[in-house]
Amino acid sequence: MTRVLLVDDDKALARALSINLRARGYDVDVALTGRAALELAGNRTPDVVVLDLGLPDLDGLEVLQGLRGWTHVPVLVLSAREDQSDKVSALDAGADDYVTKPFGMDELLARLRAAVRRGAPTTADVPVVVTEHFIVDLTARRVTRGDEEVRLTPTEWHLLEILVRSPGRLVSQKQLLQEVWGPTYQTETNYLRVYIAQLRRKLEPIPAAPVHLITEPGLGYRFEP
Amino acid sequence: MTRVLLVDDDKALARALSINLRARGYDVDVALTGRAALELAGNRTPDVVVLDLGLPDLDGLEVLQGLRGWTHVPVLVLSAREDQSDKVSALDAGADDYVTKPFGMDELLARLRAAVRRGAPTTADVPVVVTEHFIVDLTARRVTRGDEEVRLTPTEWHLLEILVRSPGRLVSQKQLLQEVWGPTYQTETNYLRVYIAQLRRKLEPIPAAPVHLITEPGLGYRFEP
DNA sequence: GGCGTCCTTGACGTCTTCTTGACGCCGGGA
DNA sequence: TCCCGGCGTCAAGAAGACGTCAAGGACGCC
Repeated sequence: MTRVLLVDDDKALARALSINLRARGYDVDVALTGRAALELAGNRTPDVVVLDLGLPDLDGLEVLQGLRGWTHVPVLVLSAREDQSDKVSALDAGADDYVTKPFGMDELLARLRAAVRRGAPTTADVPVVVTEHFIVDLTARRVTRGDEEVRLTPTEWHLLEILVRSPGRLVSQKQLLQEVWGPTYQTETNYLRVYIAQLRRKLEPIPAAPVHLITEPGLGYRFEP
Repeated sequence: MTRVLLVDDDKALARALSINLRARGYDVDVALTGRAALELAGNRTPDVVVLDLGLPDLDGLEVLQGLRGWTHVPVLVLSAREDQSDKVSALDAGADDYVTKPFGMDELLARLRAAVRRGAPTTADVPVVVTEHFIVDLTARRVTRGDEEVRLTPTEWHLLEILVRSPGRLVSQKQLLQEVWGPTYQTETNYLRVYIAQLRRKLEPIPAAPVHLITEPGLGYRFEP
């Protein structure tokens, strides 16, 4: 589902927009302030941002710059100001589109679709998981530690991938065994111990005191970013 | 230099725009008809297209569809029509932005910059890939090593092309086999071994110790620039 | 028909990876 | 204190993957 971050302090407008968006199958987060917007953008990784420039705490352009510091998520700017100079500065600050209020809902939605469509490739190929000690690039299937690439065997990779895909979440032994080795291996916890140990040897700074690949005794394992 | 394809049958406007664009360092091609636009788009591989919807021969949307059949180049639509439905249909047909005439030159240029900026990553799938030891020209279908041209068989080329198109990324055996030999060959890893070896013999400085065509045992191969 | 190129296929040695069993450590419970 | 289950570690044999070579066949060109 496409996730939209809607940033607007006009509650009536925010409400109308979010209802409209949700009715069309979008997953909508609403931020009423610039700070909330930046925080939500970090936590929820939206696929597109709709940003009203008139905010109570930060200037809209500051929010835009804050976003552009670390993400290329498409940003559609809303504004009541029609001056060319405003449009130019917003677009040059990294906005993908600029719509002046009042706007037609259909047009806004079409522009939103266009922005999402463009964003899809760039947003999609960023399944990169970063930790303090190593980086896992899920699309390139590559793990780097410091400057060096870490070589993983197919089974090691498969196991790591599952853990990394649910960061912070406990993954049960049964689930790991089933996904990597198949449904008939659900009790071979030996395998897990061997391969988790190998991953720790290759990835953890101190394999004996793991900080990223955590054992939950009797239950399973957890990847901690 | 950024190359703009300007499609407009209004000669006065086309002239004014192209002067403005050239003054700002763009390389501008002008097409007065839809057919000319499609042809120029194919020959000149523009970085961005400015498309007026009112054309003598083809409907603007047809031109847009013709482009979208094979390229994701950003398209900025110009139109005198302000109806929401026109905007919606153009945007949903694949346009990246929609500007109604009359428009401010500064705004248009800013929107153009935004479109080019976004397009940059996709245009980055460069037609020429350079490594320390050889050069692959994807459009000319030619590989040079030092000063000499390297002769590749069709299958060798096909395989190399797939790998080179996603530099640094692992490409699975299955995917390679499927793309080069077809879906029924997904398990014939023999073929891969034979042809990768041939490529290495022709391209790697030390075929036995490859640095560009890397094996990921059990998974696939990776091209490293 | 003769020739050359290219693709397919099989065989073999080498190396990596998987599987499996054994052992020691640790904490909780009897 | 002893026992026991769960965990981490290690090592060795089995299994599989890889690189290499070479022969056979299909195809187009002279």
